[in-house]
Amino acid sequence: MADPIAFRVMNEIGIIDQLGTTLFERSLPHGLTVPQFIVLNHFVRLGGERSPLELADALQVTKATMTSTLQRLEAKGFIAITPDPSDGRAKRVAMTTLGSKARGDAIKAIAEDLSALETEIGRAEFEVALPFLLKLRTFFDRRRR
Amino acid sequence: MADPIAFRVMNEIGIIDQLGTTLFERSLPHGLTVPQFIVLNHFVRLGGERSPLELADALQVTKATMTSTLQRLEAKGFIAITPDPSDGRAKRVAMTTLGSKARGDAIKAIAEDLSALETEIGRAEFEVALPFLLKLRTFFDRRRR
DNA sequence: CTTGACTAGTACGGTATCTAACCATATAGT
DNA sequence: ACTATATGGTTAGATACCGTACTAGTCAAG
Repeated sequence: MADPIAFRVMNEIGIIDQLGTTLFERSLPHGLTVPQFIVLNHFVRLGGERSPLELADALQVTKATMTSTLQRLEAKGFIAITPDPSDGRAKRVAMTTLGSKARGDAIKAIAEDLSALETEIGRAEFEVALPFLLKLRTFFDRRRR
Repeated sequence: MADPIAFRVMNEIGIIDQLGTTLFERSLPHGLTVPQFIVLNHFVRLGGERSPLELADALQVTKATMTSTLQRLEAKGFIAITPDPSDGRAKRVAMTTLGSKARGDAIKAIAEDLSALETEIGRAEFEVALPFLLKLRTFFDRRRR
């Protein structure tokens, strides 16, 4: 008996994530990992400062996971973490100039991979798929508790 | 400047994989993880015996990763690993009766999640998305080297 | 045969991820 | 004000994953 369609889709998504992450990670400079790059990219796109918790929510990982990723980025000098003056529990995270540069390098490095992807699969197919993926993400996000 | 469409798609795929894996793992019985379940499921669907390397290739992970997952499944008594009589380097992996039962329990446990998914998103959408995902997977698989 | 290259599997080090447990600070209810 | 609860963040313990390096067994070229 074949697996149900939803199962097969989830299976493919898992494999694609795995293979894609590995491929991108090989291209990334400065020893950046994909999650680390995504944090830097988030700062470039939205600017300003964020708390670790805000980042965790935006990037859909737990705050514990974010702690770990931020520590590694800070060790590389790509972000600066300071105490939040208005809340003794909280912290503020900002990207450094070095981090901004690293993100720029990373973008250049993965640009070929991404354009190869778009060329081979076809931009239109991505456009069609995206709304479906957003629906899927929303489903899981609601059940995340 | 917005992220390119291929990047956004890969990003969503990563998040969906993350959230979906976590959700399914909460439902799985016997302390099974998703990768462990996938191995058991593979045996049920295709039967017989497999070498660790065959499993690694079929499930798109490295053989080192497969070693680890198989060791955990063996510790739970869900698979049996024996030396390959015709090749001193190789091993044969087979599912045990206990493993088959565990897989059955797991199928029941995640059935609700899967049917909720199909109901909410719509079966047709999955059917449409699957070919796209297979193309994507093929792309990354070819570049895996 | 013997040697050199390849193949199957394992071990290790590192990152990411989760859950659960834990501080420290903040806030609300009485 | 005090106390109970909630919130931001870290730590610890698991599993999964990769890449690299290693062992052991196979096989082909000479």
